[in-house]
Amino acid sequence: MSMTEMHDATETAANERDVTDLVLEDILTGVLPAGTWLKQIDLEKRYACTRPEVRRALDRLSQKRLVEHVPNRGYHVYQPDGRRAQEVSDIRVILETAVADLMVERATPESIARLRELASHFDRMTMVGTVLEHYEANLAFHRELLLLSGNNELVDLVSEIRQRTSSAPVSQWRTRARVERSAREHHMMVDALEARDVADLKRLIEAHIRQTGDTAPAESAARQA
Amino acid sequence: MSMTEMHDATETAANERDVTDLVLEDILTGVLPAGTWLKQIDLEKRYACTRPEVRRALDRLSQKRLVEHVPNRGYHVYQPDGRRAQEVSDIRVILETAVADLMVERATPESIARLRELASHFDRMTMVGTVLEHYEANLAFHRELLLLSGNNELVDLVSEIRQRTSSAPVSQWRTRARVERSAREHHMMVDALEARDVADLKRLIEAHIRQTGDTAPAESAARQA
DNA sequence: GTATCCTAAATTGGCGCCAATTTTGGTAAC
DNA sequence: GTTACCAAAATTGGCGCCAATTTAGGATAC
Repeated sequence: MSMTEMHDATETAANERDVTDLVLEDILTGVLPAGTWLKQIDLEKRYACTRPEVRRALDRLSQKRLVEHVPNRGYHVYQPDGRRAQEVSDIRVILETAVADLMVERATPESIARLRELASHFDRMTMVGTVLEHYEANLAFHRELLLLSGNNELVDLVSEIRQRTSSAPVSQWRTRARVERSAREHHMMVDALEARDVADLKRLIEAHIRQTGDTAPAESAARQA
Repeated sequence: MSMTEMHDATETAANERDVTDLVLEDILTGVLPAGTWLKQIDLEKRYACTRPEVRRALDRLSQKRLVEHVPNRGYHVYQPDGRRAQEVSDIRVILETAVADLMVERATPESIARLRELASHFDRMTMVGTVLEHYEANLAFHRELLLLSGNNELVDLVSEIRQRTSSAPVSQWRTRARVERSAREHHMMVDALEARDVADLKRLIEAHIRQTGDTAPAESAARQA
């Protein structure tokens, strides 16, 4: 394969969103809320596809435990499970803080600039983007950050498990303040990276994942009042 | 549902090994080696099932990246990838050592006794078991240990990712000595747990996952000679 | 109003079939 | 021996169909 061919192949793959992706998107954006009965014949119409395609998509999503399959009764979107969400957050904290030293060690001026750009892109999507664009801007930032770990399996794994629970856009950001804090935290992470401050990066990553408010004392005081 | 009905339903689910499990078992035990072309019509015969069942199994396994799907050419078992294996091991070390303190904290005499029993069961399977039984005895030990973390998502996740690479039985234990060391390490982990020695447990878990030999100085010296 | 029953409609599950594509093996040419 | 070609055989992919199961709505009884 020449570079041109690689480029074309990449574009083809990137442009092909199959039914699984489409259903997933609608679940994550709240169009298909928790509990929704995903009738196969409805999905055929909705996504203008065939029954086998619908079935494959649903089976895949059920394997990821985003939807539940009940024999002879079909599939429905799983209800949020607070315990699972907590456990997934815990896992993410473990994984993402564990590689903070690698990220700092491997950061280059180019990667830092790239992350700054992605953090700014998130800011912009906060203002003018759709729910999905906003969500994807967040994913893009975090993926780029995690790629600095050099562990591709870990990058993919985190990407996978984030989809399992309340990190999805419909539930992740409940307030405007929370969104804004997330945006600030992105920039602060890049600052920590640039300063090669591993401890600060770890602290920021954990706070970010847990969405705790201990990074802004003034806001913390306001909440207690 | 009454208790009787629940009991029956549980039994039914436990006894049902679908084609996905059967294919997976044959891949992990080396019956279907890396590179094997998994022809749908062959699998139908091999597992006495229908084409749609085969297809579902293959799609699931391809989603797990155990088999690769090439359009119009079918599915084949992935070749081992040393880099992926290393990355998965790194992830496992991160996760499993991170919860060592929780395991120690939550260990009860009953759970320790249970782990001892499972470690002994592994010993026995080393002597008299099939490759699969041996493999499953190992999984059972590690699952029980990880359950002490209290994080079910983590238990399931580790179980999942272990299937992705060379932790599978055909490649995990290359020598008799390695197997025996693994067996000893199981018991030593239980010892550390009982002694509530978090540092020791972490060290053992890491050595065990990486299959390094630094737990037995005499053997280490012999290898350097 | 609630509970029960029944039936038609809706939906799921899975099979058979066959067109499209690839592989295999034989033959011919060099 | 290698390469190219071709046809038959093998395999994949996906569609239509319909039996099995569930749901929804109406009627009846209390």
